Amino acid sequence: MSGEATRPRGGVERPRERADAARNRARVLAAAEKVFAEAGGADGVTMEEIARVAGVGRATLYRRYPDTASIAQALLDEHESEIQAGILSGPPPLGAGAPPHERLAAFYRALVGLLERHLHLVLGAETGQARYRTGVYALWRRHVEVLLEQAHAPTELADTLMAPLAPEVYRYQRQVRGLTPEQVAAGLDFLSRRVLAGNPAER
Amino acid sequence: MSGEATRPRGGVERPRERADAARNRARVLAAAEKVFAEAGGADGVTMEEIARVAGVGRATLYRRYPDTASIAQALLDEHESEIQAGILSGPPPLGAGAPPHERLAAFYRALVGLLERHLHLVLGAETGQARYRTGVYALWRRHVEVLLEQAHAPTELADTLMAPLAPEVYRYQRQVRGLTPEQVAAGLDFLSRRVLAGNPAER
DNA sequence: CGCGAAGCGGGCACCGTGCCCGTTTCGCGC
DNA sequence: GCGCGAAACGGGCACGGTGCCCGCTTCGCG
Repeated sequence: MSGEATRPRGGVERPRERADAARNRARVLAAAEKVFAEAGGADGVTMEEIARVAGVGRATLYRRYPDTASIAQALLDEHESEIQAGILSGPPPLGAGAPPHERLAAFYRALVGLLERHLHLVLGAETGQARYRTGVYALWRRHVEVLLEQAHAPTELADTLMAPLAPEVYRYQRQVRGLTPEQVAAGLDFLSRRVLAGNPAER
Repeated sequence: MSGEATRPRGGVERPRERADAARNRARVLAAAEKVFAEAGGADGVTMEEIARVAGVGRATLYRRYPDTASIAQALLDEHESEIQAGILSGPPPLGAGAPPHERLAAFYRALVGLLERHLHLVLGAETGQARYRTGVYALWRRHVEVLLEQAHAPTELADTLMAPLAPEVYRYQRQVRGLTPEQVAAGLDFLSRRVLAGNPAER
């Protein structure tokens, strides 16, 4: 939850957010964080439950969020844009300045960190086919595609290289297979090097 | 539905399937195939809908299948075990006798074929966290793990290499990115060679 | 300090689920 | 063939969640 202020959504002019509205927004997000954490994902999470824990009416939720997935997404936004900033303007190897395979490995490490810390939220944000709808997926995908280009590897692999970051995959590796985050990251590190490193200019 | 006979589930002794039960089983499966195909996945598919199309009561469905996912799974079973048979006792490169990277590529090609032909069913079988529950996932995963061992690559990559075969990933590549099945297979071919081929015994 | 507007939440109708139980149908044994 | 026990069937019901409507409350600008 990291004390984030109300933040009336920067962009075009906006009437201004009323104090009670801001208070409820905070309540809802805090409640959602708690509910998703307890459920360990999206399984038993309903709009009703979140409203009950937040102490607000259901309609108050529906005013801002159409479903539980978009609440989880709102909670993830700040963490995701942190990584996005690191890619665009942070220091290497996540940011520009390192060879492609190191940048990919750094990207994987950052995402494994996000999954480890907020797995329940990422799972909660995946209801339906939501993943490919969020703007951030397209941005990350594009980042990987550029790295593939730079390494002279087929850009068709972009989604393939994104696939291991699906939250259900991470969850399975951690909870069923018993892998540590370090083992997962190490595997992805190996993958990065093998796919992107030392490419003989492909044909 | 490819004239498959009643098949009273081989195994231990079983009372024998009544004629009306067999007839209804066939009706249900035919209806489910149709409904999943029309919905293009699991989205609007309910037990009620399948029962209606099959012309049976809802309770008749619940007798055999707890939810829509397990109906889709039943429809997939024969196709999946075909591939499984090819891995265990078919000719190379899918079966034994080829180098690991060729076997992995052949496995990918077989799965891409399955996804291309029955995507709506694989999507339908994924409701909830069902994928990792089906026996066949564990078998395929183990197959990949053995190939990794043989190539002296880290076995932690097993789930990572399985991840691109998730139906939502395939769907996204086909329908949003506009890739052809051949392009997807070619990408996975590249991946197979890079990860498994010519490993210098690691360390 | 009053008033227009935005925010709020109880309530309701709908849909799908999951199960129970009375009725129908099968097919074995005579 | 024919009756009877057992299995299968399906209509119906209660429950829980959704999504929306509408009267009430609260805010904050002038």
